[in-house]
Amino acid sequence: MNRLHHHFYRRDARTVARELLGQVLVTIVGGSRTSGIIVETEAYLGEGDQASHSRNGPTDRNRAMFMAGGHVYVYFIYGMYYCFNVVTGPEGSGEAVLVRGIEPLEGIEVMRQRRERPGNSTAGLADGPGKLAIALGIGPELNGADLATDHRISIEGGTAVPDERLLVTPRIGITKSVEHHWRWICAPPGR
DNA sequence: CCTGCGATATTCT
DNA sequence: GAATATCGCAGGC
Repeated sequence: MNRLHHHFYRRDARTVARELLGQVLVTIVGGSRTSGIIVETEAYLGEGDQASHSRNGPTDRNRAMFMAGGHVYVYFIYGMYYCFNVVTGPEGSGEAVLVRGIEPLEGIEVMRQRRERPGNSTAGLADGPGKLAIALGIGPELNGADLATDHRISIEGGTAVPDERLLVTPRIGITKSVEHHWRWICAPPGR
């Protein structure tokens, strides 16, 4: 498969969030390759988006969010979880896409072990931002990585998802700038 | 199916 | 002190 490159990421976060659905997020961590199809994303902009970590400019925590599109922004939340973001737009814009869900593809047994979720089903393995970070072995060491060149993480071109299979909703877990509907999710299978 | 709550650490006010 | 881009479990329907 073809790794996505800078021209894909250096656009508006809302465009990238929409087009990331159906692409394949791959990590090679601890000798294990794991991957999944991206099925849920949210866009966060820079100045003016009061729900965005970048709203007050660069800090030690959000520094990677101001890198050029195509880098990785990983943040720690609720004292327990890491969340994976794809930085978008030009350098300094402070935009990113939070990847909130994947459909497991490769390395499912490894994901199960990392998640401490025995069983045969992939249901619930990586259907949330904290869950997919654990399942894919994503931690703070990947903050600032370049998705175009890093050997540990990449996004590969998958199958585009047509508009009729998408839902667009408000973003989850925020209390500010709730009027923006910047969450994209693949509709449940069937029907 | 749904709702509520505790865990736990960093950042913000 | 309060809030936070979350999750898993308990309990009620």
